[in-house]
Amino acid sequence: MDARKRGKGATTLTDVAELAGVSLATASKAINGVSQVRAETRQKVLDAAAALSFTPNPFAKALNSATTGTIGMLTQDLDNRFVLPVLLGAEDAFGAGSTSVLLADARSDSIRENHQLNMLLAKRVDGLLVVGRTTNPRPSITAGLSIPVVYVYAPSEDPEDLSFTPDNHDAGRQAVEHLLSRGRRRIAFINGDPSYTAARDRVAGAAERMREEGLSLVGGTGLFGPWGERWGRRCTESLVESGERFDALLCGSDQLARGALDQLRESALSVPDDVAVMGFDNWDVLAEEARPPLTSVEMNLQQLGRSAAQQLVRAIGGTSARGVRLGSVRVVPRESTGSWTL
Amino acid sequence: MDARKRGKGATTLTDVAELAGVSLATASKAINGVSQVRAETRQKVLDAAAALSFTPNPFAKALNSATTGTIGMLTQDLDNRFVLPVLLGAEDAFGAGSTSVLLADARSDSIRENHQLNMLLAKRVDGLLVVGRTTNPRPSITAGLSIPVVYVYAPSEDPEDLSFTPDNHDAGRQAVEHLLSRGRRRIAFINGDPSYTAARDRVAGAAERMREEGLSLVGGTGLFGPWGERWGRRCTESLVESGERFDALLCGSDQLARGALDQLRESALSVPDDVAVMGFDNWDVLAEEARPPLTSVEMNLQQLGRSAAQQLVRAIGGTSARGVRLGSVRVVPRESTGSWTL
DNA sequence: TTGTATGCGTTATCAG
DNA sequence: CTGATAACGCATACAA
Repeated sequence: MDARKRGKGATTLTDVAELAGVSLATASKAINGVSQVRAETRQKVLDAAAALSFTPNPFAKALNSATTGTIGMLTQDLDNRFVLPVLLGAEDAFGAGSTSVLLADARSDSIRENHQLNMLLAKRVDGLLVVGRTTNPRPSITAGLSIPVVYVYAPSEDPEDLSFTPDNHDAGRQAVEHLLSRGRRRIAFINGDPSYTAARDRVAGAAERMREEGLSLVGGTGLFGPWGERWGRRCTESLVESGERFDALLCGSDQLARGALDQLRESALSVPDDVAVMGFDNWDVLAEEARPPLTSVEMNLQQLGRSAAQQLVRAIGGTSARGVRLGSVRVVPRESTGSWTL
Repeated sequence: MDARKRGKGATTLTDVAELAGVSLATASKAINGVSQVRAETRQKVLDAAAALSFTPNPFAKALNSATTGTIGMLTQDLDNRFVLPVLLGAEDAFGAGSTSVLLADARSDSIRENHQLNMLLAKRVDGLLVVGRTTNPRPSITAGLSIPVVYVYAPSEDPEDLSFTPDNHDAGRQAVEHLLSRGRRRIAFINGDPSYTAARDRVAGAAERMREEGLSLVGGTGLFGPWGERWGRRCTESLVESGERFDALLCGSDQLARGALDQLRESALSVPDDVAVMGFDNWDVLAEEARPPLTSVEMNLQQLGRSAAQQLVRAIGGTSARGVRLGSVRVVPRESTGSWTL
């Protein structure tokens, strides 16, 4: 690849035109495929461009084209395992086209977020992808901006904005559906921090599905606690000691589920024979190495990021949209909910 | 923030000059603090700029300044928990200045990497940060490039390049040092995949430190296996069954350590009373929720990313450097290696 | 100290 | 179909 050598004198369109023996204007048209150019001359230009490994200067281009071929990704907290897949999906979607991604992280600081926003704006990005840290709705930044903004993971509080967030409610429903299909009917829901909408939505969906079967969650819908294995263990222990019968533990996250699995083993309860266990997020490192491997709900965050990015591209193109789009999710069955087909 | 409104007619330097009642050139000089401008007029210009919330168009600027204020971050595999902290540190270092980060991911595909590289080059980035997926040396891409390149995490194979990678050898040494300080002398090293230099370096450092005390690793230096809890359990089980005495298990990763902890509990061995356990990477989610909380070696990846970014900025400024810089690491003590001060 | 004029690399608008 | 030429927004030698 000689194209790499762009030292002092990067080859310009003028060079190409000269080598091709045409005018600058013609060279431009030939390369951009716009306007009518004789096939023969176009080929001459293209050959010359290839020979010189010409790459158009994006700055010169951006100077009078209103669009810059760059979008900004404003993350609230990069140090978060949920934003990574989103980022990946977005990068993927953009990478396919010609737009590239300018990254800026706010470190969970709203002052800093504003700073980063202004920097992105100063760089003249064509659009903005705002990636939240949780699925809790977040303040809109769209007001006064002249470029399109799409919110991912954390939806905007303003319904006029366009947001993409995973369907936690349906995740709860599907999880219960899965457990029911395995013949479980006495299901408890060990949940995380109730200040997270994800926690509330998941249990709401689960409870709804149970109700449709004339059932209700063992222990109720209020088993909230800190996300993390510790609470998974403690809560499981309480359930066992309470003497209440249950044949499945649905846990608000894979971490909680790992704690539950641990505690069940200590209580000499067999998984999945005595109790089925499942989690949410399908965090491979935890789920696949669990004993037994853990059934979990895949939130499809990468797909979410990709969709958001594609929609942003469309919005930049002029097709705007609004509202909250719910990303689909699916159960990934593993051994922890095996057997018992009823 | 009115600065956000850059619609069709973003305010230009000409507007500022006009409002300030000076010429375009003077306005430029006043704002860039270059050349001699009367303090009074400068203030007039600055005021005008503020009033119009003027933001210089980076494209116009880049057109004739040889530098673009943008660096490219080329990651081999974004979907990797080790690159995230590196990315964070780099973003941090750049965010402090005025340069911003263009992200491109290669999806572990060398063809795609080349593609992304060319895209970054086409965008005229001032420098390149190449972030690897492992600490294994990787092919250099510096040849023929006219911009500085810094390698992070995975060092370049070419010693003429500048690379930043964590000091895994010292990590091994420090781990043993820590265990020795807790009075342990019969230490086994359960390791990960030997195709990773990280695995080999860590055990080499550990063995070296043991040798200095006239000791050697229980079970030798060859207890390699797949990274992951499963191997941690299996290997621990073998060690227990072998009847060999040991009072500490040093594990090549936190995942391995988690497996070891699990297995020890099943074998009715107490941690840390009977056996101390520690890991590497200090992955909070695993280490803090372990039973008991796991001592681990923090690899300081964020700092590594920050250093690399700073060095890249310097290189862009003209101060080049070469060689492999080893990032410092440190032990984070938790309960799993408590008590036993000897 | 300030202003004028020119160039950076492209695209777009006209004439030829 | 092709070629001058004027923008785009800013920096900068050079002139005043």
